[in-house]
Amino acid sequence: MASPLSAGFCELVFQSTDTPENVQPVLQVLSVKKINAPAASGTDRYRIILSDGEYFIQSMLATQLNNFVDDGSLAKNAVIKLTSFVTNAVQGRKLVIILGLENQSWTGDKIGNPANLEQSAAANPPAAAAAAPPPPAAAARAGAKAGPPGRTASKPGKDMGPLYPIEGLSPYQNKWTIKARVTQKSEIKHWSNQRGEGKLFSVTLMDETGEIRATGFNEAVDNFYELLQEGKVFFISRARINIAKKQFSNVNNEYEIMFENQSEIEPCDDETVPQVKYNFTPIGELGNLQKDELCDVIGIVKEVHELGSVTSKATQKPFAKRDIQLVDQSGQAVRLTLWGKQAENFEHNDEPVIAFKGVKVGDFGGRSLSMFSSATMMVEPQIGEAYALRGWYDANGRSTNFQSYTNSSATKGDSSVAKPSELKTIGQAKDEQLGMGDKADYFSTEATIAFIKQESFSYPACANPDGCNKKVLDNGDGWLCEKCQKSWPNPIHRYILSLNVMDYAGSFWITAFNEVAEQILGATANELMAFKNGQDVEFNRVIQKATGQTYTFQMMAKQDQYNDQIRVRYQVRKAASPDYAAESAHLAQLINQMST
DNA sequence: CCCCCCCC
Repeated sequence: MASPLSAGFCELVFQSTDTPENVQPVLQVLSVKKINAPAASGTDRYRIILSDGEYFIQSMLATQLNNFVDDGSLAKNAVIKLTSFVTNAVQGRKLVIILGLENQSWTGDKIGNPANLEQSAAANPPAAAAAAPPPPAAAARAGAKAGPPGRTASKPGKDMGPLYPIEGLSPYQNKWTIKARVTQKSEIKHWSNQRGEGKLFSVTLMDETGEIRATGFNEAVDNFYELLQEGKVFFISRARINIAKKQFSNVNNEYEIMFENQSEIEPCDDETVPQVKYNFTPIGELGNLQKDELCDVIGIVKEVHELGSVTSKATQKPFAKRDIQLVDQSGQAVRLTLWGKQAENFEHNDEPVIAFKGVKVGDFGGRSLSMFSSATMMVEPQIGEAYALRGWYDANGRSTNFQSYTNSSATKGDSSVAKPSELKTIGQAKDEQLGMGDKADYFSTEATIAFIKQESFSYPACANPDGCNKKVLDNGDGWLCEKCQKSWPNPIHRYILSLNVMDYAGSFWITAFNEVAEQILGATANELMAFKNGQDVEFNRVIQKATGQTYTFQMMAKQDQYNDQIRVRYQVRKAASPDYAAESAHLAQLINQMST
């Protein structure tokens, strides 16, 4: 049987400096391997070995095509047609980056006995320079329709090196050009610290293969800040590529670009470079996201609040701040906070549609949103979601009574119960070092009481009915409160209860103060104190009844110093019965997401 | 070489 594969394709790739054009080769998958370094977003990346029946060659799957792996159509022995791809050279090795493919419904085994082209080439180097056009035979066999390769980006008289896909950039290459759209541009930021001072800006660049952040310092600000316009496409070359510090950005790339004095940036008229892609979360579904997660949101700006200012607790610096309210078809409203210049310059009081990319989810008052430095906003974007939203708002939306996250607790049940998606295991709380920072961290965990400390579970507090609650001392003449300067015949005991709680994988000690401890034990500290002093049976009954109970705990983690040791203290702020129905629904939803 | 993303 004749091979269905495009014999000669691997040789064609190997011998061409640029991506062969007008070729849609049919190739067989020899292996699919998940790479150890996933993209910054956590997206998996796959390396795929492709065979043309004679040779095989390495390829990478553009992450937006991962669904072909997930649904099983890109598996060992599958035969695919590459409908779109680019090639590049990494340290002399050729790599195909797959941008589009069609499965060819092949059900057979491995075709032919393909050899490693790199090894063959090393043993038998081609006589012609790599820049030579491919042999006609190879091109023809690979299915080339017409035309020379030739995709070197150049302007008159200046060679800028081969055109690279963003996904193919790495610190090991220095001669490259990308053609990319600026999807985000920061303000110019000035800094000053012990290492010096200066100014900088950054942009997010995007092409059909991926995105990358680029930063320019000092002179590069003067040279390029005005030139690089948000939304425009540019040729960019002769810049440095560094390892990205991913903790500071949500841009999906291992690397980032640093503009230098000799960097070349040229505007480009080609509008085929893709626009920003959004993955909108409806406002009504923000509750399904974790606090601090980044998301895309589109909404009608229903309210614009006054410009305000806050002083950062961390830096003591003032920040301009403005809240706006967004609504959408879900009937839900959410507050979004703008900062700095974006807050000062926001003047859209005519209920526009705005699309936000990369805004941070907060949990203040249920759910809130905050602009992140790398977040972008597009007023009246020319996209389907915006037209739909506008149509709905003009027809019905304007007269809708929107549910607000901030006062949703009265209508949406007990807000003290954490949403299933927000729960952390005890192990996660420790792994994430919650409470180890300067500020307290808040989280919710579902855990079972394993042990209740029975010594010193309470302290004698001031009996003043105004709720002084300060510790009092028995001076033989009554219990003296130093704050109230009053003596009481008896104190009121208040709990400081230590509980050891555990979930399936871990445990920790937590502290419950009076109200929560009363709820957990079903007795006041005064009652328990009385039991302890007389009827041990009752005391044990209270303790045993509470032990083994499972709660959703709202926790605060905060570090303090104790005997010169820094330690994290976990305090229970609220305890509630777990909402097993909601948790099951959440799990079912996660399962559905996996299988679609 | 920044890297803070804040407040209530």
